[in-house]
Amino acid sequence: MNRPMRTRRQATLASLAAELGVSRTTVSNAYNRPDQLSPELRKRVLETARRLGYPGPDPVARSLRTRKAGAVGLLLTENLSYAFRDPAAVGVLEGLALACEDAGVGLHLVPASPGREDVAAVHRAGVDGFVVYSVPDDDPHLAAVLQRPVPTVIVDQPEVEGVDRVGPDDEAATVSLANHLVGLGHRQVGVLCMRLARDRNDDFVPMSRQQEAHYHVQRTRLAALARTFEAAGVAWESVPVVERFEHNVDDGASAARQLLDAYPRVTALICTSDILALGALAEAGRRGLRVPADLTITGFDGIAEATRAGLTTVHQPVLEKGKSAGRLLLGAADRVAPKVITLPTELRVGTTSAPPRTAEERWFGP
Amino acid sequence: MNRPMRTRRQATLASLAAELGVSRTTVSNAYNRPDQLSPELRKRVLETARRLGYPGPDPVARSLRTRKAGAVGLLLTENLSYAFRDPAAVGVLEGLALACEDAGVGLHLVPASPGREDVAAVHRAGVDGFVVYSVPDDDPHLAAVLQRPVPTVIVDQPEVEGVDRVGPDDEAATVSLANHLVGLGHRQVGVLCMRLARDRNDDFVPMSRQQEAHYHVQRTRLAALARTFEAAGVAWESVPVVERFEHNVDDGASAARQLLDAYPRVTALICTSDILALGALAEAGRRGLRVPADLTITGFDGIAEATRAGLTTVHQPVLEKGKSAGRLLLGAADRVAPKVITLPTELRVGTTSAPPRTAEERWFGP
DNA sequence: TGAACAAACCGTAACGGTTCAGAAGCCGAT
DNA sequence: ATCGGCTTCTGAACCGTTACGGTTTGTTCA
Repeated sequence: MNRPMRTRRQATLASLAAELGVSRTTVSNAYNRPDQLSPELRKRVLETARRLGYPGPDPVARSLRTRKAGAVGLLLTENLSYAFRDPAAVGVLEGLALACEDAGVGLHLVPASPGREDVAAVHRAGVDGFVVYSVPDDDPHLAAVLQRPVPTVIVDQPEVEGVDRVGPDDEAATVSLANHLVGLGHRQVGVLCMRLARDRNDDFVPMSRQQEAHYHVQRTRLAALARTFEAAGVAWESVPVVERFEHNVDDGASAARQLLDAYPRVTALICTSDILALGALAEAGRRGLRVPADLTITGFDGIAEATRAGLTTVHQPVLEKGKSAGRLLLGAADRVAPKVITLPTELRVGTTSAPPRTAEERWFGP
Repeated sequence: MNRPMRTRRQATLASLAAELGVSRTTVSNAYNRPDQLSPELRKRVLETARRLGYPGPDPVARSLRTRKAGAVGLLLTENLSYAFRDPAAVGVLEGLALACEDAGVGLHLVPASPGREDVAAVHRAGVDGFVVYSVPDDDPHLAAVLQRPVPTVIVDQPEVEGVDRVGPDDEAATVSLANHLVGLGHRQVGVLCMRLARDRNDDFVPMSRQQEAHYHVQRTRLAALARTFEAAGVAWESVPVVERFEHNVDDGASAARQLLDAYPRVTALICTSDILALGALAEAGRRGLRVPADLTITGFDGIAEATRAGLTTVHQPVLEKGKSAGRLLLGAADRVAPKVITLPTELRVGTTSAPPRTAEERWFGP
């Protein structure tokens, strides 16, 4: 838009004061401390402001003086389509936005430019604090945030010395899911997971890459699965794990296809997110595999669509996750010890998990 | 989080300069114009900065001086759950975020505090421009935004004198949808719509409220429907319109229930959004009504779930809508004439619309 | 030898506010 | 008459930076 500029130079508090023949202090008070001047004068100030097209005190100048920006920054992964297309991520965003709204502060989405390591946006953001969500632990943007002298809360990330943290107990949640499968009798399983590092690898994942994964959540879930299945006598090196860089239903389906093509005998597909699981479900249907009779499929997150699909999954309160992060950050004023909030999770057994068919059933039907 | 503050008083550019025995300009240049000083000195500056814990130039002070905030504001409806739960709205958000990322500027979500008319957040936002999306045309926050001397783009809103605008041609799109229904032979129709004003009304909508609706999109769609059906000989006052304040599938279902209970003879349910239509679809199923044999249902927006459900709807490019708004805003520098971008829409006939059954069929079966 | 010019660095003046310690004026109480 | 206490308004300092137009220093070349 381009409404006409009233004057060559925008009116300022000083010019208003001059016009009125009062001090700048008084004009400032007219806006910020109505009790500090007579009602008549205040009215006169506001009227003159309107006449001169003065839009009120400049927010940036005010921020500089008061040392408050009235906004919190959110550092999101460079992968915006993930952040906006995954209901779990959107839930976190919504929760955070709600917390901010409650506190009357803005939410400043910081662009994490993909590819080029341009961290300037982090430095340029005028915010009172940061929330960091779902970025790899070696992301330079994260480092830049930690550099800034403002409070920070990290969500779904590994602990950083002295920094507040919010997240579910991925470890325990994954173990309970794995135990559910072990209890059902599954020993030949396959895993579909999200991106593990900043470089793309739409393929099977060797052990080394699993262990060195830079996305904390994925690494934790894989490790917990490995530990639990090892304890049940399954050699984890022999378990196929397929990774996908993009996070959507179609990629979930293609990952399932890739895995099932190579390992047709797996009895369960463990997916590290519901979105991937929904894709796997679609692929199973395409292959004529009945779920859960022929194939067990599990997800992670507990999004609404998964519930509708009856997916066995681990539910985590995503909205609450965002809210907690926001409240933690906004209440961080002069707290001393860093705080960690662990969110409850819940194993939700749906209609997509069941005991594996025996070998005989496989060949001769139930 | 609360990392230890290195010094009582944070280091500034000035203190750094003093420590180094150079001018502030030089330190500033070390960060902003490396070519303006010798590499050795620059290295020394940066090293000393690290040693003193100087985090680089303060973003707010810089913004004040350069008159650039490096962020655009987004004024969203107070109804955050709408903004984050409706895929169409999330699509706009994503598109806008993408445009911002391309330009390397942040996206500042401005809280539009519900209820209390606290417009302060708009004044407090340090941004270079605003995008306004899906707020009622009498919202005080919108007025506050227009007050601010920065470029503004409004999305899905009525035109405002001299302000850039992005939106689909709701009028034409709705007419094409209505003509589709008229062509099929529907004359007894009902309408489900989203909130029409800031006050809550989960009920039938009298003509006056339809015409005075403060949500531009809803008003336009209703008006276009009215005009088209009137032209086909349908008296619009006799057409039941049910409004819902909240926007989700369940409310869509309850609205359908309310309407069908009162007007069991309608042959088509026209919904002003896909979300409502999905709810109507669910309610139809619950009643044992076959769609489209017994009841035609149409949506609006063309979200993915609607496509999957085979819904007859009008598709609009939501991602593009957000992107366009962003690009328009970011390219608004010294443009003179305000610009209006009208996005293409497309009637997508799915499997939820068909000719109405005749009266006989109604009573005696097909 | 000195004029011309580039590179490196600097001083000052904003940028547009808020804040705090008073000053001025007025009033009623002592 | 003095004093204290209120209300109302002011002056000056400060927030941390960058823009602008210099000055200084060193090199090159006629």
